[in-house]
Amino acid sequence: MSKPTVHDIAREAGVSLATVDRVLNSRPGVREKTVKRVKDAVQKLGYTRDIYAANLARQRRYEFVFVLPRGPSQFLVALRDAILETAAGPLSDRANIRILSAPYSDPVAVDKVFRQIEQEQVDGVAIMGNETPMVRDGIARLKARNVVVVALVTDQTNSARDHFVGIDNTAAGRTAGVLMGRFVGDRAGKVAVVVNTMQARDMVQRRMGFDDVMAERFPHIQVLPSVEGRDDHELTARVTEQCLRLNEDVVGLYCVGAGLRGVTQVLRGRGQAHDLVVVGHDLTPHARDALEAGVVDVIINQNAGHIARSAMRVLRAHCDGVEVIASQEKIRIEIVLRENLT
Amino acid sequence: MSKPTVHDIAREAGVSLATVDRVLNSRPGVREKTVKRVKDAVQKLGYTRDIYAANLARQRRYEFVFVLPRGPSQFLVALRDAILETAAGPLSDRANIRILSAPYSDPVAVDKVFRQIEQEQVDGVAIMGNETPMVRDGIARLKARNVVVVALVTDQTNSARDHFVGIDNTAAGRTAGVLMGRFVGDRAGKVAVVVNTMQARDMVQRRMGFDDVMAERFPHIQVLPSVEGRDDHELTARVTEQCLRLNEDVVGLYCVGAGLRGVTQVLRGRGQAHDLVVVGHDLTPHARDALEAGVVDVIINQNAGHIARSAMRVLRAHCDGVEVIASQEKIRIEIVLRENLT
DNA sequence: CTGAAAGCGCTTACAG
DNA sequence: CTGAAAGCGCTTACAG
Repeated sequence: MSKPTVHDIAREAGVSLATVDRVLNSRPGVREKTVKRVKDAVQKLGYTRDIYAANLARQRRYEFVFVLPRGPSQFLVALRDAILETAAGPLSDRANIRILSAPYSDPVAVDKVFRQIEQEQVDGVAIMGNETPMVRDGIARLKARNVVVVALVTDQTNSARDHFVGIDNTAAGRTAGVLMGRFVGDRAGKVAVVVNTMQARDMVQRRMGFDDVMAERFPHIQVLPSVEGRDDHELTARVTEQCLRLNEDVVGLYCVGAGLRGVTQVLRGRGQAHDLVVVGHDLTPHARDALEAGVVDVIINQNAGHIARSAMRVLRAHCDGVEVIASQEKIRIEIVLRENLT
Repeated sequence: MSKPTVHDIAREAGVSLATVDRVLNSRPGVREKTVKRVKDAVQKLGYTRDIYAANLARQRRYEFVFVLPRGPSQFLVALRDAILETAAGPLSDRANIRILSAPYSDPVAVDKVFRQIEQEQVDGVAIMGNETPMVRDGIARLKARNVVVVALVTDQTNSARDHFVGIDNTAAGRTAGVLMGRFVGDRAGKVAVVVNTMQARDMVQRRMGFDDVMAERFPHIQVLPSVEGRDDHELTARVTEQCLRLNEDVVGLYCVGAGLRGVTQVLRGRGQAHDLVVVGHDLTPHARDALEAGVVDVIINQNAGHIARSAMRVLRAHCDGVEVIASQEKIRIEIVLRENLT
């Protein structure tokens, strides 16, 4: 027996297709008695609606815009690729997806992007960017125009965004801390911390989670103040080098954000790879190489593919006024060693 | 401008819808000149086909059967739930999904299930079960009837299955080994190994991966012979207890498969939780509790949701004669600590 | 408050 | 080798 359709419901309930449709979509203007007849028929025949046929008839289209920082980070490249891949797949059914970029720390450019989006007929916006007043205000203006807004990778805490798609960065920092502590073992010593910038909320949260765990559980290890690489290989390499030179009993290095390239360059140069425990974030091609070469021990990853797909599902759900399945949209903190690199 | 449709292509190429359809689906019986005209139009207008509308018109339905072992394992419960959830979602569009069960180690029952499937009009079968001649022959008969067959969780290596959906269990064992070795640190001692049965290929592979890494990288730790719990809490608890009693300098315990409940029961009883490094598999509710309580240190997980969704995509792709995206269908080996439990 | 008819973007017999 | 028409399971004006 094949699946029942609206026709079967109409026949069973003795009404027309239009009425069935009204009831199914809980539109007004149907007598209660009729509503009940239709609902009973649905129940009896075990009807479930073909959502794709419905969308087809409805000619619903979604306009989604992703706003990403422009920058040298390989994670951004991966995220961009993941968005494009998702845009080509079934999750983007009836959706038009564009990616707009603005330099990371140029508030004027960010504002320009927001102004541009406001001119257009857009249903949803996913934004990754530092938490600035410009962004907060831009989000507020979009919300005023009923646009769905989700924050990507790093949250916009004090804004009116509808949803955050990304990992819990404090927990990610704690995870890094536990692995650092356990891998270092009983050796006393110092851990160097390299970060791109302490302006970004996600970096600060990771660092705090890391520090908490180290202080609580591994008090014999001293965590050094962060040095900043500012998304610049040369600078990152220089400050890393310096930090390792000034502190002779360093047993580990935590690379909190982008900048692993500069760090590994120094480590490879020193041949230190084997007596320093190195923990970093984001499984970029460079991180992969470093894991395989044994220069880095652990990578804490946020899966760009999951982030892109989750953003797509959440944008759509909010546009349709449908509940999101929270458990499915939770972005996991992945731990990657050489052994489970796949 | 809205997306071009078959109508636009037909107009642009000066042919009928039927001809456009023939070319789009590379059906025979169209002059080469006409084919080119249509293809040019597709190119020019940037046409992409609406796959859901196509399926709707085609009235294609898929009949899929999942064959699972019946057993007390919580992982099986999770897998079953994940399959049901996937069956309710968009991935199951136009697919009818059933789950059939057969006791793990009852070849006659397994054979009966296969015979039943053969009677029906089924498009695809996903099977999780021990590698036995019964299963191998059953798969061969299904393949003879052109049914798509994928192996789930544990591979059917010498069968004609079309695809394997699951983790690399050797790599999973290696991952367990590295974490065991690094968490134990410099302490010399023994590691106990508890397994449900050594009859299952995945258990053997994990154990081999584990042993390899331990021998290579942590020679100061001695890995004890496996004790078998046979999917029975009582027995598992008993053999675990015994193993720990007979070997006084045990520093770690590796629980290779189901049976974590029996193991943790013993550990909680002994209050040993804090000086033994415990590594297990599969993030079941019990495993979660044990991680949170600090009784278990690491869980190596295979994500039941990913497995269910991947199986669904792969079954459909093979039915449609479409290439699967290998990178997307790779099931990751997840590492879970208390800190990234989410 | 309810229904008949047309249409969404495709495919499928059937006829020529 | 090619096309006109009907239909997949829905929704949407429009008319009553």
